[in-house]
Amino acid sequence: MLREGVMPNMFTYSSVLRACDGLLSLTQLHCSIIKAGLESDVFVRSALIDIYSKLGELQNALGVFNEMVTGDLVVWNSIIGGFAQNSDGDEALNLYKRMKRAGFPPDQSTLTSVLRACTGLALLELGRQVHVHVIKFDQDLILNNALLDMYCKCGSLKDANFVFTRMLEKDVISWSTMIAGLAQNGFSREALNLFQSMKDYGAKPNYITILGVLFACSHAGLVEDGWHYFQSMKKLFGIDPGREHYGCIIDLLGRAGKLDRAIKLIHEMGFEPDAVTWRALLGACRVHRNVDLAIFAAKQILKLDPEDAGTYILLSNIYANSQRWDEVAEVRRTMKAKGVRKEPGCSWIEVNKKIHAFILGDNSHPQIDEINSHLNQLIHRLMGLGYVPDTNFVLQDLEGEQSEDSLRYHSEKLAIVFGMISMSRGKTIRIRKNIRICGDCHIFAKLLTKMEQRTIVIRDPIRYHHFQDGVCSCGDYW
DNA sequence: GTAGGGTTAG
Repeated sequence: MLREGVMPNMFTYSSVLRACDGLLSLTQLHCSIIKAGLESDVFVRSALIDIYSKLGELQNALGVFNEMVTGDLVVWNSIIGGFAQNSDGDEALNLYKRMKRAGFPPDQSTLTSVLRACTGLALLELGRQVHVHVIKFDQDLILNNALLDMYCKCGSLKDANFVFTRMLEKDVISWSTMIAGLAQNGFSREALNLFQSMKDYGAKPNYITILGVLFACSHAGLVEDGWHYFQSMKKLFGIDPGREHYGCIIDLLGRAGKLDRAIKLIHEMGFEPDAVTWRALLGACRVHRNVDLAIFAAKQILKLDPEDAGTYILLSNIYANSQRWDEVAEVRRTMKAKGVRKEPGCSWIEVNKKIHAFILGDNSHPQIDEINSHLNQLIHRLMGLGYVPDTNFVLQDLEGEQSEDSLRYHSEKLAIVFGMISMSRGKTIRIRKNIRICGDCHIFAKLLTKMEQRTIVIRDPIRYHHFQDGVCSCGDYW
């Protein structure tokens, strides 16, 4: 077109922007757009924002957005969607507020992105408020799917079920979301029952559906069922097992203590194992106390992901426990050289529409004294009932947090106690964490739900823990 | 008559 001397217009650019596969071609196009004086066209702007976001270039996307000469609903939706999809829920929600102040009423696309932001931040109460707006757009499939996922990932399966049963139209994403949601929250049986309903209904599972099914089997210790689905997924559903399916099966075998079979499978799977594969094996080592294999798995992880602070700490704890001080020093040197530092544990809890953050070692919460004194009383009472702080960290990634005294102030304990002080007994205490829950906080939460007749839900970066009446939905494996 | 935004795993 350019060679033949035909001038592109806004129609051309908004179409061709979608085809950008790298920053270089996008930058060139963006320059031509500016030269042609077309950068203020709303179609071109939304296309630019969208493609910058899809390439992960949020600052560039925001740059285009902030040249607020012209704008419409789609331009707002592009930038909000961009942040929501790049796991920056906070910024997505800020922009959503700005959009409302600017007088644009949200539509289905806006609400879908806002729900995704709530999902990432585990903001159940805000998600519920968005749900009220969703009702205005009756039966939008994508929006309902986002709503479903929000409730699952915020740990409210009751609400998720409510939405799911009322959806007139369900696609493979609706079914997959619900199956994975049940499984992740520890309701494996229900997940597998739903998978059966899906097949009865005549819906065709895809790659992701099967992942949810295998995840459910592994978490419920259903080794035979899981192995069966894995073996026959190609024949039954026409889906070749991918690396992630192997990851679930390694988790399944490892959980059942079949570490030899898990290793054999890693060698046979026909994919290069990635960090996720080795982490599955490492998780099994932790539960089944296999130190030598854990060292091996940790080293493999660090080869593939040299920035993984948690794994360095775990490795160093293992060496320290066997008095291998040279190796402890070596791990520490490597971390220092690479500038790797473990981020401090942080827990968030939403109370009365406000989000409270608790960070290990940070005493800035206005009610911190009340929380600490309440926590000490609770620990004292729990010890009377047989609670012993779990200070065995050999196969965990705790750093400088190992003494009984500092365990006491782990962020999730503070958040739990704050929830108990500020919410009535019938309300579920819901917490999101940035790092995995430690063994001691896990026992603490279990015993507390028994002693105090409370329900606690903690979402860590990978798993969900529903504590009730002294037991956890994860079955003590995480 | 031609064009832009949203959902599932990891």
